Amino acid sequence: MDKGKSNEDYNFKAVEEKWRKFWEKEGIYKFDSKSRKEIFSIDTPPPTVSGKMHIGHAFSYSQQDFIVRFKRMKGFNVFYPFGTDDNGVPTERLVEKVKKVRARDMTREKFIKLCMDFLKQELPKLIQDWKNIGISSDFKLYYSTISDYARKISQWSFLDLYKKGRLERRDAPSMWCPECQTGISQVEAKDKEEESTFNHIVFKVNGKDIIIATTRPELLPACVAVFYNTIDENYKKYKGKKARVPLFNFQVPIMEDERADPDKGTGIVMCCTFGDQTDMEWQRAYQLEIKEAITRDGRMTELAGKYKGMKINDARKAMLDDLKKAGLLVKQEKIKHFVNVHERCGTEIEFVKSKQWFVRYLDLKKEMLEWGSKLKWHPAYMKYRYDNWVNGLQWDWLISRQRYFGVPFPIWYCNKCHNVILADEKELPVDPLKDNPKGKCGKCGHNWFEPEKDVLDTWFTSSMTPRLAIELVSKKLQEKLFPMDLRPQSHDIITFWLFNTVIKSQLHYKKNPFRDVAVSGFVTLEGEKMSKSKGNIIEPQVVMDKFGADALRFWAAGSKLGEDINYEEKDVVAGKRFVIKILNAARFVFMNLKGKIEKPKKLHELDRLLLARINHIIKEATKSFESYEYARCKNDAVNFFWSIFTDNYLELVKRRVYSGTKEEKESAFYTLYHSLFTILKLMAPFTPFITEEIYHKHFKNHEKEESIHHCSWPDEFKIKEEKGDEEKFDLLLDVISKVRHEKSKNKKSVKAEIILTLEKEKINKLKDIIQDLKDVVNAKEIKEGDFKVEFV
RNA sequence: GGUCCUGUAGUCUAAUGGCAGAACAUUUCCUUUACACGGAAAGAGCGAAGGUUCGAUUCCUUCCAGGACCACCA
Repeated sequence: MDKGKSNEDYNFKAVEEKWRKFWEKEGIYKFDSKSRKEIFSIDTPPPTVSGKMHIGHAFSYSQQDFIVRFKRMKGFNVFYPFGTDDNGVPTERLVEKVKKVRARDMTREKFIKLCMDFLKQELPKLIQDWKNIGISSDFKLYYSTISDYARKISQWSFLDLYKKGRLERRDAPSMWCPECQTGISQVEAKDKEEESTFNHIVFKVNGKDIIIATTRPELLPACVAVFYNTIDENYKKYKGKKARVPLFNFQVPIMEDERADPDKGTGIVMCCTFGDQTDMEWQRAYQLEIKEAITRDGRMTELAGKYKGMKINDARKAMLDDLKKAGLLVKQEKIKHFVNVHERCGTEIEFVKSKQWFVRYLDLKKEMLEWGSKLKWHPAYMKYRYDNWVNGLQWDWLISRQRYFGVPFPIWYCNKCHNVILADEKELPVDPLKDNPKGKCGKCGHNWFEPEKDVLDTWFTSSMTPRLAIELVSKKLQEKLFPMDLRPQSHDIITFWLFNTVIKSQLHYKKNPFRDVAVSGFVTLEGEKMSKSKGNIIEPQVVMDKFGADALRFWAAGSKLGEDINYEEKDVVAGKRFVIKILNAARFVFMNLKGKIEKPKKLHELDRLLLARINHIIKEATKSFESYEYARCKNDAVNFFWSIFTDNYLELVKRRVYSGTKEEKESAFYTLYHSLFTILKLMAPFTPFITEEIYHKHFKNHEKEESIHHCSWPDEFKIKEEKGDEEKFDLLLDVISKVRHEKSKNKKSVKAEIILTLEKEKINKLKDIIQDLKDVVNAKEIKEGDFKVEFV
């Protein structure tokens, strides 16, 4: 074979494309519903349709795919479906951005159609990204969370929870995003540090001034009381008196409460309806008046008088101006503080009174903790995130969204008695805006209904993924698939997806939805989390284009489960180097290896030592993989391949391969074939393309499986192992290394012929492989004595 | 403020109660019949202080530095 030809030899794009097509056409990853093999089921995360696949996806999906491929080779009938989470606010926002429209400016129907058309066009492209990185899902087991199929299951979930008494419609203040114009749940609220101003404003008490500091002067018209801390002596004298609110000239009571912080601002605080959570607590505790100053689209109400209709920020400015003019603004401090924003759009959250549906679950905290502790967490400490979240829960789950593109509520309200009319389970899915309930109101007999216009929170549907997945197969099989074996996901959505899925499953079925949880980390760049706003994004498509999917996956296997990884191109380059190296190693092996491979009557000692070493690797790698520590398996396999198999064994075996006796060759061929095959199998979960390529090129003639990915995970070789094997092999490698060192020091080629002097004891130990040593270091002879290398 | 994770060569990582192993970068060498997108070799490292121990990078405590999640946010 020509030298240096490898450059052009491996066209990874063509090769990867070829095997992708082959896998799809032959259904290599098809779930076999008739198989008797034990099932291993995965609750695959359905990617949110909010753009293209990003590097974090490539990272975490690769990691779950390693596990899946391992299990498949271990003989499990793998159930690995694929879904897309394509309803709700994320998709709406994407469509709004791409199509440059706003949902509220068009009819509901038109917007929904726009979303649907968009998905039809974009989804195949999106899913292709997952196929491109070699995800071994059965893509025929597919669900979309906006499909009728998913609507049906999601609506069923609603009905079931309703019947179980877990659903409530409340007319109460709740978190509201003025930008998206919808209620949101606690989990969607995020911190954001913003610059603001602490404004010291004068309130009058019987003509005297008291100064109140606030960041939100625009809420003055909604002021309902003023509080100071119970222990604060400075303000005690005002107890029971009334304070006059500036600009608006009405009076509010002055009260004491321990929730007021004497060290903050001036130690006295105004309480406005729905300014923040404490305000709401005070409202409830003291039955304060409710004054709504802000509308649902973030403007001032008529309460604000001349400021009515202004946007929050404009009203703030205008009122501060007026206060200043009136001499009622005595001080302004610039501060940085954290505000709650909507995680999808970054807009500051308001509290707005509105009718919303809730899943009532705050009473179940104890049970939630118990459910969480019954899961097997990998790594174990990820459970703390779940516990921490449960302990901090303060709101029931707000599930109604005043949006369009989602699963509709399967309910109507009686126009006369306001009774809730549930859809018939058999009729699901329903769209109450188009469909009518069967029959009359069960309570008053009226037959005039008002549909619920809201849609369900997207997590309400995605928390049903185990159901969405298993209902794709026959009823009979479903029992075997639930609870599922594994939930793989990244740690940032433990509080979203994982938590909600557990809750739903427990409420519906009184069972955890899965047994194991494998949590992956995320990708950083120069130590920082990647994000579009920071602009430090690496696109996996670009990386794959440059280095191939195998290389990208190789990189993804470099971090242990749960650990974040810093993206560095050199690690992907290492992956590509591995691909080329193993391709060349295979070429060497099969260049010489002809005819049938048979087990030799007697295994050459060196070969036996190599296989013993492989046995060790197999044992360790399997153990690692069983506990989802794929990174260890990959490390062990690669290290063995590179530093033992190619750097040493291939060199050691050359003489026998080129010019050995029949027996010597027989043993060498057998060992070469099977050790390479083992490496191939160990690496197949990580680099599925190149291993498939080599399998088909060289092994397929000898083996019966149609794909490397159907081959069984390697078992240890049945050879006689002895106690000193490891030590003996290491000694051999050590001597070789020492000789190479001498050659390098003397600026000689590794092939330079030498006379080697070696301690008697070592020569004795290496007795039966001394010829191999002689061959590999090109020693004319080996003498007894202190270690020495002489050049001839 | 609460909870958790992480500090290992210039960079990025791995393992481990007793020689800390790779990769990239640096330097030197080798045109060798699988591979120059290669091979051989060199230098270089356990955040700080205590404690447990015959022995600590590893276990414990404190501190320092990063990061994440949660809460607060007048």
